[in-house]
Amino acid sequence: MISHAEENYLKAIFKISEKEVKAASTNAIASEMQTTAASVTDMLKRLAEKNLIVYEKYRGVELSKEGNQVATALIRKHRLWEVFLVEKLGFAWDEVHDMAEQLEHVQGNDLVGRLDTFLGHPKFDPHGDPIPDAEGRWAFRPQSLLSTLKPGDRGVVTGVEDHTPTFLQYLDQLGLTLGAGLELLERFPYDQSVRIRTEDGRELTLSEKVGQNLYLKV
Amino acid sequence: MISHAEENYLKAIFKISEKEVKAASTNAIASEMQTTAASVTDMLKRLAEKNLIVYEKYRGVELSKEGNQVATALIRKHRLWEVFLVEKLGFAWDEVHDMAEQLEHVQGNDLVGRLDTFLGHPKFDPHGDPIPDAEGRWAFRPQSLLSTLKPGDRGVVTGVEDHTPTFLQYLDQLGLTLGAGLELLERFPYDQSVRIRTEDGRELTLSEKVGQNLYLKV
DNA sequence: TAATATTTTTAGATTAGTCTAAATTTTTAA
DNA sequence: TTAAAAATTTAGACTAATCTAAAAATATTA
Repeated sequence: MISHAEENYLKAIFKISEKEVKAASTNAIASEMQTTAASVTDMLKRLAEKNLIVYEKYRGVELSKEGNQVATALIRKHRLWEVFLVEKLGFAWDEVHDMAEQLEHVQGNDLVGRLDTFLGHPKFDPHGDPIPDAEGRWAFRPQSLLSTLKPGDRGVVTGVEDHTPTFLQYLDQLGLTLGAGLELLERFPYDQSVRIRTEDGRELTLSEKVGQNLYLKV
Repeated sequence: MISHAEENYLKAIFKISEKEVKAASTNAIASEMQTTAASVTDMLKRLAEKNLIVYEKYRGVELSKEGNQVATALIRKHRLWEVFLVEKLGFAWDEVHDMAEQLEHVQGNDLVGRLDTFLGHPKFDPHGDPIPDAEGRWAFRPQSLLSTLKPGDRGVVTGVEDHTPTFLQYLDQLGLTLGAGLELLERFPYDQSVRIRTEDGRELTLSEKVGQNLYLKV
């Protein structure tokens, strides 16, 4: 039996391992989980005991094969529930994270499978993040950060790096939601801000920070 | 903040209070919650501390106004999620209880309201139990146990008293699901079993036990 | 109404998950 | 390459929720 707390740690380790090449450190996990290093060490012992992670004192951790499966299944559930909340219940993309965080822990015989079918087997969640299939396979979609585009490049918004409500609401305000098209007009070397034209003809200036958190298919 | 465990106790007390006139006893709660009397006493102290129940040592408990609201909201959520699981995800009525038991604890700004709207404001759940509205008002539907019908009476199945999967699956097998019509042909005084005719013309013999667990609108 | 049975509460322990503070190990850099 | 800094672990404690066994209160009945 894997507790909710244990599941959340596995997901945190998965997230860190996605970005870092090396094993996930105690501090990185503590920061991701908003807790203390001491609590993390305690939990790592439990997870290692259950063979969900490979843990060597002072050396950080990696997910075991089984731990990886648990984390992947959780992310699958989380993202499917997000699709449900947005597509079926009409929530905005900045409102669904906390609810999905709870819904992902609900257990039931084939609940995920039926939810997936009900939603039409979506491949991406409302933020553009890929949803692994029942076998844990990830869909791939080539995309680039806005900050890597050159003047003249056109693209369609496909995802975000920053998932905070503030950023998502700002994008809503700018009309830069998933599927929105744009053309990069000019990049200002002084602060790396960019000028873009939206598909409905508006011209906008976006900061470097926005550029580093918005993904596009070019 | 009310914990999941506390919520479950409030629901248990609500259930008992529905049937009993007197205050809910420690033992009755222990039995409903599948735990020990000692654990119940501990929890009753916590709930009384939070003013969710009115508790006098050795005298049993009743829900306070606030406790009643919490319990009613929980039952509303539980039953709405059951409708979702059956109507939208295609689960059978005997499969949804445990999942709804988890889903009812999910918190979210207007999650219940949106779910209710999405489902079309259902008044009854898949077992025929009423779903309180957002203000905690209960729909009333006049119904009688099969065991109270007389020969010649006709009725439509509207609910069950026993919610166990075995009983629900047995009813499926007999074709006596919600909405099924029947006529009581004869009652055998020896064991209070009854002979009925279904709307599609089949004749069935049902035990006293079935009679005491099946509700009909006559 | 007094003895017995039943119910309820208390006492003391346990577990998961968390914390702070202290000790230890690893890393960094003078 | 050793001293200081940073990261990690250990030690000890806390809380919520649970348990068993014993004590106390209430209910039953002879």
